[in-house]
Amino acid sequence: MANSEIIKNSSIDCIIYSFNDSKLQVLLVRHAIGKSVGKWALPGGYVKSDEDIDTAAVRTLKLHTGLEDIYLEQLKAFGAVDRFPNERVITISYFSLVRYKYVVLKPGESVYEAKWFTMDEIPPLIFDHKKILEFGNSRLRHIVRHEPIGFRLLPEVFPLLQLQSLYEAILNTKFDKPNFRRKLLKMNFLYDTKVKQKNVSHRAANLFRFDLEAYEKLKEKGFTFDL
Amino acid sequence: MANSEIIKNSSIDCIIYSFNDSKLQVLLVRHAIGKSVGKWALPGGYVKSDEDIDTAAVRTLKLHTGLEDIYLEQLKAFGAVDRFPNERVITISYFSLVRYKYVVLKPGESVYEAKWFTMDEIPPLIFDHKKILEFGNSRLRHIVRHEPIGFRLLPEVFPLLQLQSLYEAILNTKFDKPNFRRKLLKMNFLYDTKVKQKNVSHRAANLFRFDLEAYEKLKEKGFTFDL
DNA sequence: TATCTTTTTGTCATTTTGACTACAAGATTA
DNA sequence: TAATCTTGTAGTCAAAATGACAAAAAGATA
Repeated sequence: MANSEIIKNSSIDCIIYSFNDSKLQVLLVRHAIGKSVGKWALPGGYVKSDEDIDTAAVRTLKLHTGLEDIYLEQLKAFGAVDRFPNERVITISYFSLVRYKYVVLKPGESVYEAKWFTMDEIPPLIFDHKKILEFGNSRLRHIVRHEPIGFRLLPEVFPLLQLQSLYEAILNTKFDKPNFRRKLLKMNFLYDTKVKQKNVSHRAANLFRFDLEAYEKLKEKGFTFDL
Repeated sequence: MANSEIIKNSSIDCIIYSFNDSKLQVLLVRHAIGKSVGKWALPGGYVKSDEDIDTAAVRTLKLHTGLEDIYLEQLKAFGAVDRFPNERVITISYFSLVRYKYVVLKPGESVYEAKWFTMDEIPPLIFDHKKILEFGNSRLRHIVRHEPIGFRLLPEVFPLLQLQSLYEAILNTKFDKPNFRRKLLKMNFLYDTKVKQKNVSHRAANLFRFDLEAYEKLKEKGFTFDL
C-alpha cells in the first residue's frame, strides 16, 4: 500500500466553475496533441494508491490546468457499470468555484488543452461527463441559495450589482436592485470598503468585500443564509 | 466486466436514520456469530463488478437488515489512504430516512446483528465510520431545513406536534407550537385528513399527510422549503 | 450646461414573524 | 357529574421583512 501505483478503477473528475462576462463558465480539457485528440472532458485522472482522494483531486487539477490552492468540494461518486468503456471505473466528482481572473490557462504548454465554456456552448463530452456536469449545475444552484459561496466566483472586492448579476445568472432570475441591496446588506457580512469602481462610464459603485469571519460568527449564532 | 466479482477496493456504507420515542436513531450492525464478533459498524459491503453503486447500496442494505424499497441517497465518498487496514478501500456512503415502525429487525436470523442507537449512545465504530456518521448527521441537519424530507421519518399520517418534535430533535431547538403550526400549514403541502389520533390521554390532534404532489407543484413555481 | 446612466436612499402597503393569550376538546380524577 | 388537567387550535398585536416602486445623487458624456 505504501508504494505509489495507479488505482485503475477509481478516478477523479472536477467541475471548475468561474464567472465572467456576466456568465457562468466551466473549465473543460482535451488532449491537444497525441493520438487521443478529440472530445472534451472534465479535468480528471486516476487515484493513486498512496494518496487520499482529496489529494488526488488537487493533483489532478493542477496537472490539467496549472491551478493550485483552490477550493474543491466533493460532489458525488458516479458508479454505473457501463459508464466507462471496457473497464469498471468509479469516478468521484469534485466541484470548485474560482475567480476567473486568477486563472491563467497555458494553452500549448501541456498535452492538454484547457478552455472555459459557458453553459450554452458545452460540446459533447466523454463518458457520463455530461451527466456529472448537470448534477453539478443543480447542486450549484442549490448551494448558492443556502450558503454565501457565490463570492468565490467574484474578485475580492466587487460592486453589489455584480453580485446580483452573478445570482441572476446562476439562478436564472431577476432581482429588484434596491431590494437585493437591502437584503444582502442587512445580513451584516458584507464590508463596505468605501473604495469606488474605476474606469466606468457612469457613477462608480462602492466596492464590497465578503467578511468570512463575520459570517462564521453569525452562523454560530444560528444565522442561515437564504436568498 | 460482465462476470460478477467483488471489487475489493470499492465499498458501500449506509447510514439509516429513523425517529422513535422523540429521538433520532441510527441503525448499526455487527457480526452476531463467527470469529469477527465485535465492534459495531454502519451496514456496508463491497461493490460487485456487474452492479451500479446505487444497486450495491440497496443490496448491501437488504443483506444486513432485510430492508427493501427504501429511499437511499448518496452522501459522500470517503477515501483516506489509511481508512481501511492493510488494503486501500474507498467507500461510498449513503444515507436514508425510514419509518421506524415499518422496520422489522430480525435478530438472530442473520450472521449480522442489527440494532437502533440514539445519537448519545453510539458505541465505538470500526474504521472511519464515526467520521462518516458525523458527516451524515451534519448533512441531515442541513437538508432537513431546506427540503421537506423529514416526513420520511414519520408515519404516513401524523399530528403536527410530532412533526415539530422531529425537527426539534434533529435541530436541537425549540419551536413555538402555534407559530410552527401556522408556518407549516401556510406552506400548503400538508393535507388535513380530519382523522384524529387514537388512544391518547388528552384531546386528540388531527392527523396530517405530506402531499408530495402539491409540494412538487410549488417547487416548480419557485417555492423553496425553509424552516 | 444639459443629459444620460447607474448608484443609492427612501417610501409604503402587504406579508411574515415572534411572543403571547385564550379558548376548545377530550381524558382523568374528585 | 363536575372539576381539572393536558394538549390542540385559534387569535391578537407589535415588530420585522418583503415587494413594488419613486426619487435623489454622483459622475461621465454630449
